[in-house]
Order: sequence, then C-alpha cells, then structure tokens
Amino acid sequence: MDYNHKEIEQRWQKAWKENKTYKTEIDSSKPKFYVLDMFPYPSGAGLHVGHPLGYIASDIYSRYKRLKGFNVLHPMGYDSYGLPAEQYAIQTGQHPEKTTNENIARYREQLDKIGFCYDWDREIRTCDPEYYRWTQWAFIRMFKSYYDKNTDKAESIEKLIENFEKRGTKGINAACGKELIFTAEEWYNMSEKEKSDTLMNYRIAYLGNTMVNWCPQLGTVLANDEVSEGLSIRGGYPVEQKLMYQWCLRVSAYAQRLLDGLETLDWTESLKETQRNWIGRSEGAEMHFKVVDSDVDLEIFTTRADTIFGVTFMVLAPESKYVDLVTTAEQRKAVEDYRNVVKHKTERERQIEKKVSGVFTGAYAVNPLNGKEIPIWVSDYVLVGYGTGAIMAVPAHDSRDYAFARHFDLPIIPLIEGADVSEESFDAKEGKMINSDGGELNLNGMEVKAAIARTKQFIEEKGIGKVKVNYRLRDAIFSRQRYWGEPFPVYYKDDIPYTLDESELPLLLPEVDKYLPTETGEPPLGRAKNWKTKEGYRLELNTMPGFAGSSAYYLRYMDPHNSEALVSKEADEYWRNVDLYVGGTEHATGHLIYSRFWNKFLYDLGVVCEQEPFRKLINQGMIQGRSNFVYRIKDTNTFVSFGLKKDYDVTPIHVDVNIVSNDILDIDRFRAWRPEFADAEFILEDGKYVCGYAVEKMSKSMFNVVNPDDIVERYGADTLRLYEMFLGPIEQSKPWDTNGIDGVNRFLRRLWALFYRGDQFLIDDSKPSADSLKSLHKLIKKVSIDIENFSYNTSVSAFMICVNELTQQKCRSREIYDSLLVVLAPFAPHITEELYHALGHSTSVVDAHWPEWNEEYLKESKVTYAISFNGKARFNLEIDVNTPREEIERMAVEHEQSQRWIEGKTIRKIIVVPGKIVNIVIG
RNA sequence: GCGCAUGUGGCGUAAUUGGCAGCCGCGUCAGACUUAGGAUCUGAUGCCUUCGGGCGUGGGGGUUCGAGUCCCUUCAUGCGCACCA
Repeated sequence: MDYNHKEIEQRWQKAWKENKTYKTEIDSSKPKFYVLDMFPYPSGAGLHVGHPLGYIASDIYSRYKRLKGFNVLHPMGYDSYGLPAEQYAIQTGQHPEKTTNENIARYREQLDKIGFCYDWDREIRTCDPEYYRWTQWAFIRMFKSYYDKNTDKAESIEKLIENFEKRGTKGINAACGKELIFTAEEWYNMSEKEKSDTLMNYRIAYLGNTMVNWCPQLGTVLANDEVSEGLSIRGGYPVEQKLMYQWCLRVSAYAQRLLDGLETLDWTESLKETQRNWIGRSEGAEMHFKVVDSDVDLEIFTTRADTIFGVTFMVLAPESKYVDLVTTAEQRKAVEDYRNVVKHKTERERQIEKKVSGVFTGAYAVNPLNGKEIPIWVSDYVLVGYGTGAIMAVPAHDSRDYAFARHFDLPIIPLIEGADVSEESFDAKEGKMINSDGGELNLNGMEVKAAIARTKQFIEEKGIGKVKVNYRLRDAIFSRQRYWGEPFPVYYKDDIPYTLDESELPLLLPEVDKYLPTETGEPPLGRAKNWKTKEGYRLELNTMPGFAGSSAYYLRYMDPHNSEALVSKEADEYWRNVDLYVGGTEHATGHLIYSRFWNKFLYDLGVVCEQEPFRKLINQGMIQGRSNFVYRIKDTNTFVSFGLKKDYDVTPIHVDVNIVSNDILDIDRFRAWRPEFADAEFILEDGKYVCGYAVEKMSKSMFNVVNPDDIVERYGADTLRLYEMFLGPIEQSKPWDTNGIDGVNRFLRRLWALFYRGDQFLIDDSKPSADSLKSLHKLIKKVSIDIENFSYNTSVSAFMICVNELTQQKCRSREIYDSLLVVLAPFAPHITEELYHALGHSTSVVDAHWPEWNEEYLKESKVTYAISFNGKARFNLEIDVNTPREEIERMAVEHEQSQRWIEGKTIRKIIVVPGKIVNIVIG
C-alpha cells in the first residue's frame, strides 16, 4: 500500500464533516481557548498559496491546544461587504450578493481541501441580515451614548440630557466636537432641531461637518486608513479634501484608553508602536494670543512652550475659522485667492509640491509673555484638523517654520545656546536657553526640558493657557456613498435624524435597479423601490464602511445564532476574548483600532466582560510571488536561456510559473501556452532552458499565482501544510518557492514507509529501544516548545530528524508511533488520522492527549568543558558526565602537553564549573 | 526626517539564548538499484589551502577564557508614520 494522499485526505475530510469532529460547545469543565483568523474578503480571484499561511498556523495551534485538553473555539467566516463586489456589479449589473456568494462557495471549497478544523456551524457573513442587525444595533447604541470624561466611559445620552435640563452644560465634562456653554433655560428654549444639533456634538455616533477624504473615482468618502499618500488604497485613485456632512464615530474619545490598553497586550512591539504612532499622543500646552485691534483670541497648541520668546509670527490653517475673523480689508482678496488655490489642490498635490506658500492676513497678534506684536499668516503647512488649526511659529527651532520664515524673509531668533540657525533650524529638545527673559518669566540658562515645564506652569498660573494633551487619532468617518454595505438604521423627520427601534432590526438592504448614484447625486440607495420606510419619512441613504462589520465579528462567533443579543452573557463570560489572533499587519491602523474601540464601547455598556478583544496577536508575513522570465531576442521569436542572455539583446517576458519547474522551462507547454509562442525557437544551456526569476507581488498579471488546489492535487494537503510552515518563521515575508516542496513530501512518504512495506504492516508491540525513546522524547520536547513559540519551521525539521532516526533504528514499536502521530497530527492531520487508526485506535487522533516528554530519556552522556590555563582559553573537551574532577584535570593536562609550553610547570589550582569551564592555574 | 524590524553557505533557514557556526530541507556532485527516471536508497557538499593549516555570521571597534548572540559605531535592505506644531 502506497501513500495515497488523495484518497486518504478525501476520506477523512468527509468523516470529519459527517461526525462534526470540530463542533465546539461551551463546556465549563474545560479551560477555553479562542483561536481566530482574520476572516477573508472573498475576492473573485480565489485563494492563492499566500492566504492559507496564517490559517495553517492557527489551525496547528488550535489542534495542539485541543490535544492539551482545552476547549478550543476556532471559527471562520467572511467579510463579505466591500468595494470589489460592488465595482463588479456596476460593470456587469450582477447583484453583488450573487458574486459574493459564488466567491464564498469557491473559498469554502478551497479551504476545505486544506483540512482545517473550523467549526463551520459558527460561520458568519457580514452581509447576512442576521449578522448585520447587530452591527446596526451597535450603531444605535453609539448614537444613544456620549463619552463622559469624568467616569471615563461611554454613558447613556439620557444622562447628558438630564444634566442639560437641570444645569445646562454646567458640570459636563464630555468628549465633544466643540466646547459649548449654555444654561438649563437656554436648553429648554431650544427647538427640536437645535437640541438635536446640540446632542450631535456629544454622541459617539454623530453627524458632523467634517473634512473628509473624498474619492471622485470611487464616488465615496474614505477613512484615513483607507488612504495612503493621497491615493485610495483600493484602486489607487486620487483623494481630495472636502467638507461633508457625514456620520462619524467618536473614536478620538477613546484615544487614551486605546493607548493604555496596548500595555496589556501580547502583540509585537512594532505593531503596538504603529498604533501608538497612529494615536499620536503629544503633551503640550494651549496658549492664547490676543489679536491687535480686535477681540479675537487666537488659541494655539504647542509642545514647545519654552520657545515662546522666539515666536516671530503666527500661522493659521487656510480652513481655520480664525482666518475670516482676523483678516484685514486690504488683505482679504489675497487671502481669499490663496484659500481658493489650496482648496482645489488634492491632498496628493499638496504633499508632492511641498513648496512653501502662504499669505499675510494683515493682522497682528500679541505675544502674551513679552507684549511683542507679531504678524499673522495663513499657510497650508498648518493642518486644520490637528490641535487648534493655528500655531505660534518659532523658526529658529522648527524646520517647517524655518522654511517659511526664510521664504517670506521673517525674523529668526535663536533661543538655545550654541545653536547655529544660519542654515537650518535646531529642532532638538536639548541645550541651555538664551534670549528668553520676559521679566516675570526668565528661562535663560535653563535646560530645554526644565524650561518647557516651567513655562507650562507659568502660563497656567497666569491664565494665558493650559496644559493640554493632543492626539493625532481622528474620529472615524462612517458613511459611504455606496450600495454594498450595511444600511444605517436611521430615518429623518424634519431634517432631524432618529434611529429605528431595536425591535425593527435588521433594516434590510433594499434592491436597486443600478448600483450607481441617482441622477440627483444621491447614493445608490436613493434608487431603492418599495424600501421599508418609517411612517413615510426618509431613510438614511448612506451605508456603513467595510470596517463596521469586522469590528465585532469575533464576538458573534461565540454565539452565532442568538436572535436576542449580539452575544449572550453566558457565551461571553465563557469565551471572553480571543486568545490568539492571526492575521496580516496591514490592519494595524484600521480594523485593529476600530475593533478595539468597538469592544471598549461594548465594555462600557456592560455587553462584554473584557476590555481588549485580542489578547495575543501574530502577524503572519506576506507570501510574495516568485515570477519566472524567459528572454526573447529582440525582433525574433527565439528565446535564450538565462545563463546565455548576456550575449544578446533580449526582452524579459513573464512566463507562467506553472509551466516552469525548478526554474527549468517546460518547452512543450510553453509552446502550447500562447499562440504566438507556438513556433518559438530556443537557445539552450546543457540541453535545458533556464528561466530567470524575480520576487514580486503575487498577481495574475505576473503569471506567478500559485493556487493551493494545484499543490493539494499533486502533493496533498498535509504536504502543503508542512511545506508552508517549513518555509521559514511565520512572521517573515517570503517568496513562494515550490523548489523545496519535494523534500517535505518525501518526509511524509518516509513516515508512511515506517508503517507499510507494500501491503505488509510493520508495526508491532515490541519494546522500544533506548535510542528510539530518546528520538521520540527529543521530538516531543522540541515540538511542544516550538508550538508555544510559533516556531513551526523548526518543528518540521524536528519531525524529519525523528523519522530519519527511527528509520535508521528500524523501530517498529507501536508505543513510539502512538505518540509520534499525536505530535504530528496538528501539522498533518490527514496522514496521522489514517495511521492512528491503522495502529488500532477507534477514536480520532484529535481526541488523543498530547504526550509529555520525559527528561530521563534525554540525558546526555557527555558534556563539553571549556579548558583554560591561567584564564586563557585553550580548547574544549567532551567528557563523560560522571567523570571525577581529578580525571578531568588529568585529561586536560595530557591534552595540553602536546603544546609543550606547559612542560615542567606545576599545577597550582583547578577551578571546575560543572558542565562549563575548567580553569587550570599553573606556574 | 522620525520610529520599528532584519542582515549567517549557491538558496530557504537553524544554533540548547554567551559554549564545537551552518541542524533540517532544496540544489549540486559521486555512487547503488533500474529497460527507463522529474522514482527510490547511500555518501559528500561554507570558503581558501602549498594539506601543516588558515579564513569565515554586512563593515569597524569593544566586553569576555569564549560573541552569530551582549555594548558602541557604521553601512545596507524592508516595513510603518510623516508638514501632527
């Protein structure tokens, strides 16, 4: 009987499915363990070999934990709302649901072939109404909540209203758009609309006029993490800034908690650092500058309060509300012109140009510390969205201010001793202060850090400003002018938004005739006919963004069929949070921030019992493509082999990697590949055509996509699983290279050969030899430690070594193989299941127990000593562990005598550190 | 510019965490078996060598009896953030 991977894998996959081997239920008698993969967006291209890398790693861990006695939750689902399906729908008119379902079916088929231990009864899809009703539900709860900075958590908006009714804004300390002050009476006198607008200033899900990233080509707004360098991540289209009335989530209210929470997480330092950067906490001060001949008070933010005596001008963001307030009549036109120019520049143009530009407002502000009058300018290097949208410019110690001052010939006052500011600014926060005597506040001679602290203290005392912490993290823009997403459970009555009652959920996504905006420019939902309406009132036409559905999906897996709640108390308290989350690092500033925010919000509500959703996170590396090239001699149909191409003028052409093996081209298949190559000629080296290669992104256009189905077909799922793990450390990005896969496949065949020779079953009940026990226990120890550390690649090596040793030893003992199969089972579930049953077990190997290793079997008989004389290391000696020290000394001296210099000298002292060092003092 | 990683044979990688650098696999070479091999098995394989040995973990320096591993410095590559005051 040969190792027939196809037959074995199909048979066991069927058996697992029929027996529901991987079904998981709450079981309070066992400790829980929750292993989660980032669920995929089911794209039309299907899975390539890069996708399963993380899934295999988490599958191994799940199976391992189960063998260790844990009750393991390991679910899978689909992030099924998204732009590609909709773009496809626009082009073809096909309903995105149809293509999505087809893609999901294809994904499922591919996933099943790899033999994962998912509990498919828990599958979820974000576009399933029974799922997205809970996305809508959470939105309603956010709408009905505000963030109370006193209790430092989200609270019911009713509590805020009660306060307004009793005391107005007095005593309110809440996260909000702008600080409002009104009395209970004023609140009472507000119209419904005014009240609604006022509450919007506080709600966690709110409608706001915000500067958004507008992508004209995609026809929608994008979140900050969906834009990179002024281009949309999806599609790479230019993105411009636009003021729009949009739904937003007040993520910024959670900035500090999101930052603090990182400390409790077992994530890589680099990922935490990425999030810290994204949150961008900076401690500084807010200060007020009076404007000359005006009652306007400019509020600015600075982290360098110490440089106050070096301020030579002020700068406002072009969009700042201060601009209109301070600009003089003479300068009005110039300022307006400048604002227009800036407005029509896209974010990308602004970034590429990086030219200094700006205009004087005509107004002057007064430095509150020395009374000096300084000009107020407008420039687009100041961002309206950060701080107060206005800065005090200190050209001597800020490179941007410096460039601006140089360009417009504004004065530069150095404030730090020894700093040469003739060529560039001195930005470092170090050195002794000079030129900083303002009478009451004198910073001269102080170190920068002390000066910052002193200035902050001073301005607080004098009421000129206050200490302030700013965050770079912005509120998330939550509306998309798109069809294929969750509808908002919102309707408008007299222009005032209201949420649907929770009992009315889910609000189903309606059918539309086209997936394009309406003629009047409304989002596609404006085309909905017969949509459920609320007493004839208008429903919200935007849909939610992609991250809405993925923000709490890990909770739904705990209790996927619950129609009463997102997750029951019981399920939440049992499964709590994800113990191990495996996925790509590209979600660092998107999903992984939103999910944490969403979870913290639900925590505040008392819906979930853990503050953080993902306890440990592993970022699997990307698998890149390894493209192959053939080299065509210019203007011919002749191709020259890689090693000879330097003698010709050639054009490299991508060739399908599937007709290349170990960089050798299959010439017949190449000729058949494309009609224009049918009569191709070849210049060969050693009778072969050798292709060149390059590492690139895996993509269709480079013909370097390797489909896991093909690998499974040829080598089997177990080989694929082992090989993907063998490729290198899981976190590392690496090119897919099929060149080494035969080695892994050979290992499985060797394992099989230990059990069967032809039809003869070789295993018996003989007693294992000491050598075999040592080989086995070495393996158990290595793999146990490796899995805990996610070093799967070295585990695969360990399996190979063990099988080689057992082959050499001609080991036939059932006792050895029983344990070996259990340890290998997480990596190669099919072959181990088959062989485990062959050993006479009637239960599945997944229900076995992980074996413990016994150190007794591993004891080394020899130990290495480093021998040194008079502290000078000479050589190492491998000596039997039980050798007495006199014997070690004798061996050492004997060995050294061949070196002669020791002759005639006497030994004075010998220091022996067991198993380490022997130092022999002679003289 | 700032931050975080990573540099080891022809290639992917490993090194009990300071103790014989290169395990395991690919590739290559030699041999065995075979009608045949893109099958299987065995052995060799870091580099140089005058065959004594010498040199080797991006470069330079340091600590140590001993450094791929720790410290300083420098170079290269990858990733993240980026007019964030």
